[in-house]
Amino acid sequence: MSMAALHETATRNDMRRTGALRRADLARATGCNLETIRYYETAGILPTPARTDAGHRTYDAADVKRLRFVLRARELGFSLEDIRGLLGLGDGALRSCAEVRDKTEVHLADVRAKIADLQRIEAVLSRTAALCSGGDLPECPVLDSLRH
Amino acid sequence: MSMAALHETATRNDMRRTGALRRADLARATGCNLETIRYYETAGILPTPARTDAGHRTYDAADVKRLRFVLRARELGFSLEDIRGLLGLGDGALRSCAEVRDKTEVHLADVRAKIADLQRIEAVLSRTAALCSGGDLPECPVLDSLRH
DNA sequence: CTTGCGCCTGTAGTTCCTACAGACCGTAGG
DNA sequence: CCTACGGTCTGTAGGAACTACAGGCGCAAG
Repeated sequence: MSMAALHETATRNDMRRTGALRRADLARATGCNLETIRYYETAGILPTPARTDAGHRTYDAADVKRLRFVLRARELGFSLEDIRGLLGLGDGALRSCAEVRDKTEVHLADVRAKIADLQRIEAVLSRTAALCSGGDLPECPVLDSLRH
Repeated sequence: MSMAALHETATRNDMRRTGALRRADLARATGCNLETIRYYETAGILPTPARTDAGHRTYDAADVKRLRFVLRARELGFSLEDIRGLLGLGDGALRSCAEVRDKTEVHLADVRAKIADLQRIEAVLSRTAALCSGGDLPECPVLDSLRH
């Protein structure tokens, strides 16, 4: 981190010249909520960004990729804890390729279990939907089956 | 609801005689956390239960089924709002079979989208896991691809 | 030079739980 | 009959993962 300080004089100029992104740019590029970016920084999901002289955070294309990955993983039900593990950001970071593969395989098992659950639900929903007459009456096989 | 009051004299006796379940019984039967049951009651997910003279909540087999359904739906990422909709508990409850079918089909689309997302992630995870050498070195194709 | 936009910080609110504290109750043991 | 203890009750606080807002600063254009 202190090594990065060598580059900080480069951020003194207006960042638009250097192609750096502001927080709002990163938000737009990823579809992430503006505030969530700051939250992810405090949560250790995104690295502490370089700042302009004015104290504004600056990001680059690598941050865009990383954040996209995070958002996708979140949508699919991974916790921030999980994601920290996957990104190897924690202080007790991953060391060997074998460790990473093991972690990945645990997640893989989670994902497959979720897919299986969803497919069961899909079957139930489509079956019950198919039973519906589509009539205007309050009688309905779906409700009946849920309520009893 | 006031109709149910006709039956309340029946709950005056010890519920064990009537086969009714206590809150802890319902929790055990469904795997639900004890406190969550009370939370679901205030959240309008579970109906207001009958009480014994001592004020203890009583449940039956229908409550077990309903709660199991709720828990399964939660695991699969449906919000309580969604579930309220599916159960038709809201004050502006579902009226016709056609409405129910429409709601069901919206959920079905959600489920299918989630399955598709998970399958994409599954592919990514299994592909990257397969690239791992399993060696003890900190070099790893998974981390490399995530970090850049 | 002043208006306004974007960024900064800290903090409060939302959803969905989960856990605790303090009181009450009712059954089993002595 | 009385006590002990396990289970229930209520209200409330805490946690995860955001999301939104308020008050302030700074830059850049009109």
